[in-house]
Amino acid sequence: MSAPEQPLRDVPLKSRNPLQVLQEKLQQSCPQLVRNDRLVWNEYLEAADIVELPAGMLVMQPVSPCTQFMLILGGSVRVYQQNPDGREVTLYRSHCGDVCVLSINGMLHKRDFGAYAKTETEVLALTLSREQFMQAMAMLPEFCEFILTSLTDRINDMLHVIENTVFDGLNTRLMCSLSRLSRETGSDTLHLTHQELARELGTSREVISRILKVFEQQGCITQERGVIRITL
Amino acid sequence: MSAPEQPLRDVPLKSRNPLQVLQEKLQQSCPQLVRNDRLVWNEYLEAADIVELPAGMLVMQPVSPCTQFMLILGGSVRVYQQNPDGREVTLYRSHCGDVCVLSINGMLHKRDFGAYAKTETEVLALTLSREQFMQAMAMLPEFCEFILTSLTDRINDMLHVIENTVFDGLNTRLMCSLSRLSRETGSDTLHLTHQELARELGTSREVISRILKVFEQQGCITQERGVIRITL
DNA sequence: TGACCTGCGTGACATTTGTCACACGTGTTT
DNA sequence: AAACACGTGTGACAAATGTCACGCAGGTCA
Repeated sequence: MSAPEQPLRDVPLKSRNPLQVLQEKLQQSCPQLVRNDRLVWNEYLEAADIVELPAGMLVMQPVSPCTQFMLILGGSVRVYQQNPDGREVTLYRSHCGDVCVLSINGMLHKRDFGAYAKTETEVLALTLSREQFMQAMAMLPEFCEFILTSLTDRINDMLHVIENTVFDGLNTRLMCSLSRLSRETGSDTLHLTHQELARELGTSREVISRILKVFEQQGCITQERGVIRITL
Repeated sequence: MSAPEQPLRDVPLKSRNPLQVLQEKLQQSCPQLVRNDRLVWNEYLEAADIVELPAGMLVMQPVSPCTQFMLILGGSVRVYQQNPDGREVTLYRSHCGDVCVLSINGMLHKRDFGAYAKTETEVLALTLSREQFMQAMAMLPEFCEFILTSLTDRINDMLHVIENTVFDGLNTRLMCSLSRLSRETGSDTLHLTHQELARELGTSREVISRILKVFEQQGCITQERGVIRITL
């Protein structure tokens, strides 16, 4: 779309340059990526495309042939699974600075990945062709390390999802989800329906309603139609 | 220990050269790694150490500082989680040709990984220092691709573990475990106690006994003390 | 032989979770 | 106003699971 340095005026996602936002984000999580106040890969990645995806778009399906590497610059993507009955579980979310694991999988080999990915908001992403990506891996140890770190971190995340689903009851899992979502959005007021929370955890709406009622009686939350406020 | 070409006579793990076994294994899963009937990285990895670990050794803990890359040549490692009550779930197993994800995590940064790893048999593994590893990543696109593929495959595996624990009941999960273990060992006779299966799935021994009894009545399996034979 | 450990069987029970059926209010559309 | 979609509340019920308290059999060791 445009070279990384340009302000991307026509993008309504953020008021600031999304690459600037990315850089600040990565400076915290991967400080070695920034040198002389610039991302070390800038020189290599000037050819990168930036794409904008609308909200609610199904980005990946188990069979989708994705041939490009993607790095999220802004917005959020929900990665989830579906069983034949149509029930869903959220596996994780990708935000600014996150690598799209499914895109790496698709880029490497056309093996199916047992998950779906859907944009929850408008999403801005940087894309690289397979060749660009492999070149960056070879030429930039920092980039290589960043990718490997992203992947192992993701595995670590999924470990904890498994830990949660195996060892904890639904009330604990729900409370964890609420506080995680609150952290991710930076707000203690969540605009979510019970149905959406059910999809988050892979259970049914009634069960969520039941548990949230208990939380409300315990004073942990307050509820309105479509809104949950964490008060604890 | 020795250069890759040598026969490693003193290793009782396999009668054949473990690197030869590795090569055959990888030729199937990653054919691009083999060129002129040799692993393309041989020339780079001649300096690699080969270590032998005894059975039942706790290789990784959440806090263990691992600074080397490890690739399993033979034997099996079980990666699992533990909750405060001492209950366990198996996350996955690593066999010949598998990369140790925990070692990559440890090599990159000293972030804790929420899992344990224990050798189930004697294990033979190839190790690389961080520098050797990063150099191989930069110089050998095939190696780089192999590592990335290993990581995304592992993520894919864990997806299915989550799918299983969230959507399926214990009887289904148990049956899946039995058939997977049977596949991994290449035998329909499993030398396992009910307690071990309980650790596999993160539940209790009584529950496993109950379900196995049903399987037996249905004619799917037969049981003896410490042995389960799959007859279906 | 007796003590002991390990692996397994089993029944009773509480708890958790999923499911069904239905009711109610709010807001929008026709 | 009537119809409708949506989000939620609720009660009853079945099924799945975890837990406790045993007893039993086989093998080992002193």
